[in-house]
Amino acid sequence: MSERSVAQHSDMLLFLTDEQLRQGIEAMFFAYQGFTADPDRILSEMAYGRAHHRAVHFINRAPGTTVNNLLGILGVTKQSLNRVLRTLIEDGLVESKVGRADKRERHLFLTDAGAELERKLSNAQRARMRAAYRDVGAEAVTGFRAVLEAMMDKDMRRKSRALKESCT
Amino acid sequence: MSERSVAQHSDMLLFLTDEQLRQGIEAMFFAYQGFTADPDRILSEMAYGRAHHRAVHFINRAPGTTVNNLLGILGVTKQSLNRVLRTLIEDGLVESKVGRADKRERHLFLTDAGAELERKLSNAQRARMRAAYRDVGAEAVTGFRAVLEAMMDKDMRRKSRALKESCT
DNA sequence: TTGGAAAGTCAACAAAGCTGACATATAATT
DNA sequence: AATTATATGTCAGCTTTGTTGACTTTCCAA
Repeated sequence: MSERSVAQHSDMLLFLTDEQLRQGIEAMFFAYQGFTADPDRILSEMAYGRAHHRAVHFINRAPGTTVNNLLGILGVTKQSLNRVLRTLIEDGLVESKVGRADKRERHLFLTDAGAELERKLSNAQRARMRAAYRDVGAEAVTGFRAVLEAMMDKDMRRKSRALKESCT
Repeated sequence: MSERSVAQHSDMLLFLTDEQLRQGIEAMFFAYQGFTADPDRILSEMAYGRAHHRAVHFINRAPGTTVNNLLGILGVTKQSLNRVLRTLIEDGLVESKVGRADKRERHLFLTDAGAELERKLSNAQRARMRAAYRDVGAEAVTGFRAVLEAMMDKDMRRKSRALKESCT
């Protein structure tokens, strides 16, 4: 087999018609609906939405993070985040502490009530994830994670990794 | 090895800490940002949003679909879909034809201009998907698809499969 | 010490979801 | 034939969550 045909062959393993790619795109769409369905149900019973979930999730993940840092992770404008944060602070789920070194910064923490909501939401979401993982087996999970990683924008991949490393 | 410990062992292959599940959840979040980033850029140059993209995508995928059917696939209210559909029809991207068998139904089709937009959007999205797939290899892709499928709600899985079969 | 940059807040607007009520045309049932 | 059910569209009004612009406070560097 010539080098050229070897290359062709390894390409062929990954030969994907537009139709197959389309199916992947649709699967991503439908799966994301499932991914958010359980937390959404819980949130709608309170006066909260998905944006609150995301804020609570990442504050839990990186306690003491600044507003600016959170902005980078979430990829929204500071005004949009601020609105969500304000209601969370008013409702006593999040605490905002003025920075010691730099008084312009606000460091964010979950209160006990905030941590409880976080637990409730992430328990629901993890349950679905765990069930899916169990259905497909360990190998598939590895592949899943690899594709997700490859689909991210470069700076998001960086942020995702930074979060992972901060929790070891 | 007792039966019990065998069961335990096969569980262990999939033993996942909450931390690992959390990472999966975050990966899903970041990846979805990437997944929608390219079409979003294109859409924002026109007066359209993600909702228009979804409508155009599924009308292309199932030409002649009825409004009601599309509602089921997208999982939104008819008022919400109608707003999007109205602008697409006004702008000459979508055509709505009264049903032959049942004149209450409207069958939806992309016009040439609509098909062109669809192509533009899905080319961008497929390019990212293809690149990700190429980076990780065929096995990972299989795993990816399996996990997505397992994460869907049951009725979404049904809809997803119906679409796949209609395009063979 | 002063002028610019950075962090955060307030106000106003837009996209896209939702509910509820209602109109119209058609189909199905009684 | 009359009634009921279904498919679609529309109006009004609300919510969530994104946007931009203007502003304050704080920090830092020229």
